[in-house]
Formats: sequence, C-alpha cells, structure tokens
Amino acid sequence: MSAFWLFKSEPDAWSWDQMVACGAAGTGWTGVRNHLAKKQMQAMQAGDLGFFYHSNVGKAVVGVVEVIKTFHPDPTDESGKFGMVDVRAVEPLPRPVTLEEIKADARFADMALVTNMRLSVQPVSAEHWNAIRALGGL
DNA sequence: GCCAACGTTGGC
DNA sequence: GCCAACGTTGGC
Repeated sequence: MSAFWLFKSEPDAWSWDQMVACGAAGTGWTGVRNHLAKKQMQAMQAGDLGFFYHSNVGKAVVGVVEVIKTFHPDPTDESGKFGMVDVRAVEPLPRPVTLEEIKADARFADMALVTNMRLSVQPVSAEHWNAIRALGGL
C-alpha cells in the first residue's frame, strides 16, 4: 500500500510553477538537511503521492506530486549525509487549501503540519490526505 | 522584521 | 554524554 506525504517549499526558492515546468521527468527534491525529514524520504516508494505546500508565502497546499525515484544521493549535499527523492507534478489543487483552514479544522489537529510545523517533509495519513484533497476540490 | 520553536554544534 | 549557545525555519 502506498503512503502519502507532504513536501514543503518556500515558493521564492522552489515554487509549484517550477515543479510543473519540470514535467513528467520531475526533479530531485534537493536541499533537505534534517534527519527526520531524511527518514521520511527513505521510507518513500516510487508511486507514492504527496502534497506540495508553499511555506512562508501563500502558506497553502497547492498541488499533488508523485515520487518517481526512491532515496538517492543529493548532489547539492557536500557532506554526503543526506539525500533526496525525485518527484514530479501530478495536478494542481483547483482551490489551494491554506494553513489557516487546516489549523481551524479539528480533523487536522494531530497533523504534523500543525503539531510540528518545522518539519519540511512529513507523512500524511490517508484520512488527512482524502480530507485535504476534498477541500482542495479534487 | 521579529521571535518562538527546534535542531545542531561544540565545550567541558 | 550533557547542555548552553547558536543558527535556521517559518508563522505572524
């Protein structure tokens, strides 16, 4: 059974539009320098789906991505300690789901986005996945 | 731009 | 191996 994830990115650094521009070939999710986030990526399988979340500017889930390559070295990591997965854009949410909405909804009280907001790559339960998709109009 | 939360580093 | 200092993230 495949799992669900959430990838955070500051749109100034890497935006959904840039993700879409990479097309089916996707791109490496570089730059993760956190061991807990690394652990999440090591658990990912090709075909797993994730939300693309814009932090800081927008603060909303804006799209769906698919993991297309499992954990492998991150060329931007000089220490060699971390790594990345490759992801591609699948589809945008017709209506972005904002952090404000997620925080206001009791269903998401135990979601990592709320309880551990600083984790940049996090797992999402099937319940949360379906609820946010529905809020986003998918 | 500020600051709280949290992770990491480095001295002991 | 502990813990204080420091750096970074990210909401506000």
